[in-house]
Amino acid sequence: MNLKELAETLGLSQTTVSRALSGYPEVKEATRNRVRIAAEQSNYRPNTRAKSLATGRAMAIGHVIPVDSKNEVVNPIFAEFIAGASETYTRHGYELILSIAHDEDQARIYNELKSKRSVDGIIVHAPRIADPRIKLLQNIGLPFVVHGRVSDEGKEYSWVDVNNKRAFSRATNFLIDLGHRRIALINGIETMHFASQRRQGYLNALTEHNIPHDTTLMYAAELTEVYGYQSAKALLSLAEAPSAFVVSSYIVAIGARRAIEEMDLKLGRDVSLITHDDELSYFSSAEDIPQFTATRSSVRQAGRRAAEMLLDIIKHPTHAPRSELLKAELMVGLSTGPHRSPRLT
Amino acid sequence: MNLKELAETLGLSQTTVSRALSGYPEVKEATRNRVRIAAEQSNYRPNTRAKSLATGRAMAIGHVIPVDSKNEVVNPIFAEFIAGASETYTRHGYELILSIAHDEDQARIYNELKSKRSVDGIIVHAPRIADPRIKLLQNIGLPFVVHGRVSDEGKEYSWVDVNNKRAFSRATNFLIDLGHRRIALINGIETMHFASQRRQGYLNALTEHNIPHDTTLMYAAELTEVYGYQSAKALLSLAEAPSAFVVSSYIVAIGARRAIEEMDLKLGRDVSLITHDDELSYFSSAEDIPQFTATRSSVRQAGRRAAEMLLDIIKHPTHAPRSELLKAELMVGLSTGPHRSPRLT
DNA sequence: GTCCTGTTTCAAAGCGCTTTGGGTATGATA
DNA sequence: TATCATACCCAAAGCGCTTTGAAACAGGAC
Repeated sequence: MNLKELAETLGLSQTTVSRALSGYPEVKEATRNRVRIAAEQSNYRPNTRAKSLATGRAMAIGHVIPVDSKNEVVNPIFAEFIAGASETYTRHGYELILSIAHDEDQARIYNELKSKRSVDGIIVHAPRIADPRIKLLQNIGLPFVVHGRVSDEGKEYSWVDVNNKRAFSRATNFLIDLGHRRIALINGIETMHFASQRRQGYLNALTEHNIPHDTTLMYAAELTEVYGYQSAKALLSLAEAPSAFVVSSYIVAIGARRAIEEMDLKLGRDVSLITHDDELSYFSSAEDIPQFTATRSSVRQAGRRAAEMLLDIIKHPTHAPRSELLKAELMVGLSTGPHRSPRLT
Repeated sequence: MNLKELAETLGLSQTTVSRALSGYPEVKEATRNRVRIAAEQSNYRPNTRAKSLATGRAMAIGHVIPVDSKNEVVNPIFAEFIAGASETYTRHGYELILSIAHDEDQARIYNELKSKRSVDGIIVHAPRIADPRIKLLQNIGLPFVVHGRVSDEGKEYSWVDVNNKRAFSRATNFLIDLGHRRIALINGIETMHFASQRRQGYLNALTEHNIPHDTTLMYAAELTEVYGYQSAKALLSLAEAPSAFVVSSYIVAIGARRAIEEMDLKLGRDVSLITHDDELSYFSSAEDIPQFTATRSSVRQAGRRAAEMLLDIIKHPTHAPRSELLKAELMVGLSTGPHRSPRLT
């Protein structure tokens, strides 16, 4: 069933039917109802493609998910972020077009989405410290919101981010207050902006307390369980092993816990650990006391907010760039405790 | 830049330019090259919407991801499956349209995708035992491939699945061969087809060895870490605790491991565990010996195959339904060992 | 030179919608 | 009665592409 047919059965013109359904005022309420009912009955819905062509709006948002070229790892936070964004899109009648691409293909994909007119806007995932995608998108004139930030000053763009630096300095301070002095950092790849910020926060806290920076305690890599396991294991095997860890993802923390337990240490007693927790739903901390002390911030909420922001930008293209800083709470769980004198073996 | 402009700058008609770019034979090789180069230079790409409207093909596939209504849990295997499917789509010039919906909204969304002509086909995720979506899609005439199966006999449809029943009977048999007799099942929700099949496999193995079925050893719920933790803890606290577990997901297994270790038991020695492993990339078992003995099957590969199948169905609509059964290998890891006499406390 | 065949190109229709720029009642006003 | 808003509705253009049916041209056969 299409507009033409629907109009014919109603004995009205396409114009009137179209207007009736889109809520234009110049159509009698009685006719509008008649049209509405007929549309309902015949299960009519305007063809998206035709509508887009006529209006020039694609009514779709692009998400280009990066995949690590070496290990083909897809970071699970994207699924959760997108779950949040999707809610918003559905509510506003937008579609979500997803593609998954290696870093080196991202620019090409943006270009394509633009020149094929497939989308009205883009969410930029996983920004690097000085991410060329920002300038690219500004040049080709495609509205976008960054999930995270880049550190190029003077660039004006819209973003939604959590206060990573503050979260990690807070976490580190918390451990220092518990008496820990040798604190390890198990971080993401530090060309990623979020990871570099977290490192900053960690280092700042150490500096504040005159604790020297020890690069043997700092790891950075793709955030997998095995990475958490292996780095924690290596760290705990050091002659001067750390007594506490600050960790960049829940999954990495799980790997670290595995290493800790395998070495017959007890998390929260022999070793303390604070992780960042994106509140992935299947790790839902629906427990009285969470297993990990964590800096917690809902990535699904970030998805919702970023999507709303992008739709708003599309609606009001002339406005100045917007931004929103979500804060991460420090939630105390079972994985932290006071520093104890070196264990006797 | 659009077709008309490109044609004008070249001094050719739109017809010729369009044909040149789409590789039709009735255009001289010299002109084709001229067109190609000009298109390249001006970064021309056909407007997807206009193209779809003209051809009647949306060049897009819909994925409707279910989200658990109670806990809003998004199962992480979807991200991985979609990563696989996306590869295929990109290669064939298709887009992937994603929406996330509660179970009760799924039918409506399928209907909308169809009547709005947004997609040429659909991947059905997370089928239930007698899933009404199959008939719905057949009725409205939208090509689809199911990731998994439904148990309604006589329904002809296309699917990609793993041999869940066989995998779980194999796992259970393996534990029985190790001397275990009290074997617990920590399963997904058993109205889901995959979960009911796994239960079948588990029960079959017990029956074969004349081991009575004990429903106090069987759990079924949404596959989260906390669920794994709580159910394992409850099971191990039984007067007649199980000595082995068969578990439906890697994440649940991680929760179970947490419970096991918290009770000062050693996995692989005091307690054995076999999990299903969908090979989620961030849990990549890139270790010499995997931490868990597992029935392993790549869900990303399933995504690739399902996508290929769907595109093939769209291309050849008259063919009979296709199907593909992927097998899960049993990979022996560190989490299983021979049964020991009851621990002394 | 004419006719035919095959190659290369084109004009125009059509996909299903929105939207512009009228048209035609209807009723109030002078 | 003529005039003018006002309310309601319509025909047709246009969005950017594919595709049909036909035209123009070249080359070979006669």
